[in-house]
Amino acid sequence: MGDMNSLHTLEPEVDASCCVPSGKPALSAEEAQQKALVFKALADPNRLRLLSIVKAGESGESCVCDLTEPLGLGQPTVSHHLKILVEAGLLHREKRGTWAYYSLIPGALDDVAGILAAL
Amino acid sequence: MGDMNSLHTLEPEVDASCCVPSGKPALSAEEAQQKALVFKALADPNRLRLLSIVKAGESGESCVCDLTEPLGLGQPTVSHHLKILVEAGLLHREKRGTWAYYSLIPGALDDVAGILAAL
DNA sequence: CAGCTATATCGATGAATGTCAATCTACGTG
DNA sequence: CACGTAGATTGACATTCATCGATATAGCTG
Repeated sequence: MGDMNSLHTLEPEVDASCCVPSGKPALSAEEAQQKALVFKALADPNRLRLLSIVKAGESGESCVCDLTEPLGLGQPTVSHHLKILVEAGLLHREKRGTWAYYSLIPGALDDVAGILAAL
Repeated sequence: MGDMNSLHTLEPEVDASCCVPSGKPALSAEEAQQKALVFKALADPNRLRLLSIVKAGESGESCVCDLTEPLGLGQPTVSHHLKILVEAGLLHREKRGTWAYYSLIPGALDDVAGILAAL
């Protein structure tokens, strides 16, 4: 699979536009695209429910078989959503035997909150 | 305009599934759909930049004419994005004369962070 | 009132996305 | 090794979405 977490460090691109008295350079196009990835992952009701179920589980992890039923979705669809959440850096995947266990990456949701605060 | 913020209070729908030891009922389908709306609004790079620019402005507000140029988008597209942000409860729109001024709704981004913490 | 300007809305179009059925891979078990 | 099962991948399809050009609305100005 392609890598998703390439962090572009770039200059904030000064703009001398007409009348905005901007004290800060705001987000560049690349920064914005990077940060939008996490919100794209969160922008689906079923993915929010997946995160919620995984988080609510006492063991902190859930296998796919436990996630298809409460969502009312097919297994391939759930696998697809889980993959998106993993690629967004929100979930961790661990294969043990035949089963795949998904767990919340500690601090990941806090990091998203940090993005919002730093907008 | 239609109202967007109808808060559905509903029972969490008990599920006696196989093996998930869930201590909490997690998100219902309706709750998830409701909360996904805000993240949908945030799931676009140009909308993130709009929020960033509006927030960075010293006056706390920006008119559309100031927003089209730094984004490199057409005026109808920017108006469309702004409408989505307003409907998501993130931006406030005030028409003064010919111009429309958009400003961040205080605490709106904190509320989104709260949604994440309460997942 | 006629014209100009800022913004919103409409219609169309191409791209991205969510979902499913079918298939493939990998692991465990008889 | 053959079979069954958990999960991932593929391909297809329908829906949603971002964008633009054209047009409409509203306010200012001569």
